[in-house]
Amino acid sequence: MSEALSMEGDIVSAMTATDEPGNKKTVFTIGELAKEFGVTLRTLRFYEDKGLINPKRDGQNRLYNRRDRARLKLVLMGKQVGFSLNEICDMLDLYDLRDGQVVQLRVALDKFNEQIDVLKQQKSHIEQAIDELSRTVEVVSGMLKQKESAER
Amino acid sequence: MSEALSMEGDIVSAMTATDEPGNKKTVFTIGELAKEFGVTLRTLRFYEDKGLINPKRDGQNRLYNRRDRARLKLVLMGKQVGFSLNEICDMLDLYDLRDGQVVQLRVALDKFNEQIDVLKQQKSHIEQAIDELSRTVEVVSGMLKQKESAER
DNA sequence: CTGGACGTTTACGCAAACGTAAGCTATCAC
DNA sequence: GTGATAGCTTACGTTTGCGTAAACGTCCAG
Repeated sequence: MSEALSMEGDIVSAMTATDEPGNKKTVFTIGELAKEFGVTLRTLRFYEDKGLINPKRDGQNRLYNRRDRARLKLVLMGKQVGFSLNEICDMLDLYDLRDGQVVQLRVALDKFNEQIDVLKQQKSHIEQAIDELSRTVEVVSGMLKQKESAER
Repeated sequence: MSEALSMEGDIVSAMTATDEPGNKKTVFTIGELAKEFGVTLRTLRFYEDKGLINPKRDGQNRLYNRRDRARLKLVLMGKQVGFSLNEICDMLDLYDLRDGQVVQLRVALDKFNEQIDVLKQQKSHIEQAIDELSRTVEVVSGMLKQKESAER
């Protein structure tokens, strides 16, 4: 459907990204961020309502810093691996008590492993469905051939 | 989540089931059907609203015959292989012009193949997610070990 | 001064598949 | 007669992740 244009990063690098104030841009408008990550403004505002991101304001206008941007990245990658926004929200909150503390890492690790299990179950379910449908296709194909040859 | 208790049949056998009036039961109440297939009464009424099943009435009470039962079976199996109720509805309608006609079989065949493609894409997406999460787990595990040994 | 570009808020809509009452009927057992 | 069991209809609620206006503010270019 919608191609994530600049999705070259993985979860870990997004988690461990430090705010080194190099020559990089440090502040973004909503439009810039939206374009960069291939989402709509509505989406970013929605994420804010849900407490996933908390940009500062320039008057009325939202201003996102690198930390907001990193969180957004995590949100989008969390979605990609099947987490709901609520789950992501919980994990981000945890992560926010981040001193790189052991406890949060452990919690995250558990969530990740749980999610892997969920995904594996889904995969297995899908494989069963594919098998069932494939069998059906074979049989129906056979029926069709029969009918066709009988009608001639 | 919910175990389908008597789901031993496949799609083809449900499609080709003939209404041989053997010694089998030919009429069912809503409660019987619900129990047999592990769904709620609400679900059966909902399917009726959506036009998936059309039981006759004994006064107010619904009476399902073997054909209704077969359709229900198809609905539930359609769900299992990932079709939406709307899609199932379309296919059932087609199937209702059933003289075992070639055209409907072909249409069904196409839908099945399309759905197989959809499922394969989903599967691939899930596999990617699993990979990404697995990589993440490995890295985070490593980080944890480091921290732990460092703290001691 | 007029039109874009970019931003804001509030708020209803949607799709899928039912859940969950609320309030009523009918039948059977005891 | 009283409760249990099984059924009925109507209709609002739930969840997720935004889409899609509506109606308005602001600032810059021409």
